Amino acid sequence: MGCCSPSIGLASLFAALADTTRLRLLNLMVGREVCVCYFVEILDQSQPKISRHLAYLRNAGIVTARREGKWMHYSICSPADPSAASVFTAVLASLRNDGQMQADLAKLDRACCAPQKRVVPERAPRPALIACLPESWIQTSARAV
Amino acid sequence: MGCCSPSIGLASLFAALADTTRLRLLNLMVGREVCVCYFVEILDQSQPKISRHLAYLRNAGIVTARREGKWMHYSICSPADPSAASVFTAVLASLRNDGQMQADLAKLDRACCAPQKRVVPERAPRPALIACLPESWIQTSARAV
DNA sequence: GCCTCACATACGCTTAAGCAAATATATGAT
DNA sequence: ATCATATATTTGCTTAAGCGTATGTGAGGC
Repeated sequence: MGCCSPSIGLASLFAALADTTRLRLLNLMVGREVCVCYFVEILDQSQPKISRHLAYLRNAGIVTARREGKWMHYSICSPADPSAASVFTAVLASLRNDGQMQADLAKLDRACCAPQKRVVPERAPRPALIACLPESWIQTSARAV
Repeated sequence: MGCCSPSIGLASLFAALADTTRLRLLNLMVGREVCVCYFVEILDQSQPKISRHLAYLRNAGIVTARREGKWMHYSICSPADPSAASVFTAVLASLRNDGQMQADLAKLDRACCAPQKRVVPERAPRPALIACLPESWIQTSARAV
């Protein structure tokens, strides 16, 4: 451990978590990669607002972004600080206790797992699970709608 | 107030935790009640600053204060929201991983557990261990007593 | 090339946090 | 009542967060 004490890592982690919008975004990303357009639809908030909060999370080092054509996919990455990482895991697990969070997840499943709509608007590939599989998600997410 | 969703409870908990000074205060209170004068001495920061941060923690509902004569003793009380409470417990446990936090605890033990000083300046009673918290905390923090 | 879609960032604003310094309050002693 | 101690709060300031609106950027289609 070098320059920064873990307490600083923890404090800045908590700053990143101290916002309901960001908690909802994180909750949606638990175990999978999610495209920005789904965040906007599910949280029903302006795209710049969603984007700003995602940027905050990215700067805090707890999410990463991956570009795929026009779309950006966000996913969770644990913070570098091990103390922060363990707390972070506990937080993500406890988010599910909230009704709002459960509703958001249900909406996401409906949006991305519903039987294919007949009129297919151009839409980002469905969120891919990122459980333990190495890179099978590339195939899943590369399948256009 | 109406029943707030746990996500709100969590977000405001994290706001309360998003400051290194407050984390240090909480760390010192794990398993025991601590007088303000010890906080000022150990953190070596101004009394108004300490007092303001304690007020913040009190308003956030994670510490309580007890008056004893001229002195005020602060101690941890878990937040009402059960999700917040479980996360809070995890946070308090992980604080000990930090060297600064360990040093603070060592200072507190030295300040309040040292053999009585010959000249006894008027000083608040020594921090008392608290029984209403999970025993694991008390055991770990009380070992040096 | 131009145009559109998906997303990011800049601007202007309001609100709140954090600090130091000064002042107020409460208790106990004389 | 006066004073000293211990703690809390106010004041004035600086900085940063969060929002909506507007604009910039990167990728794909024509």
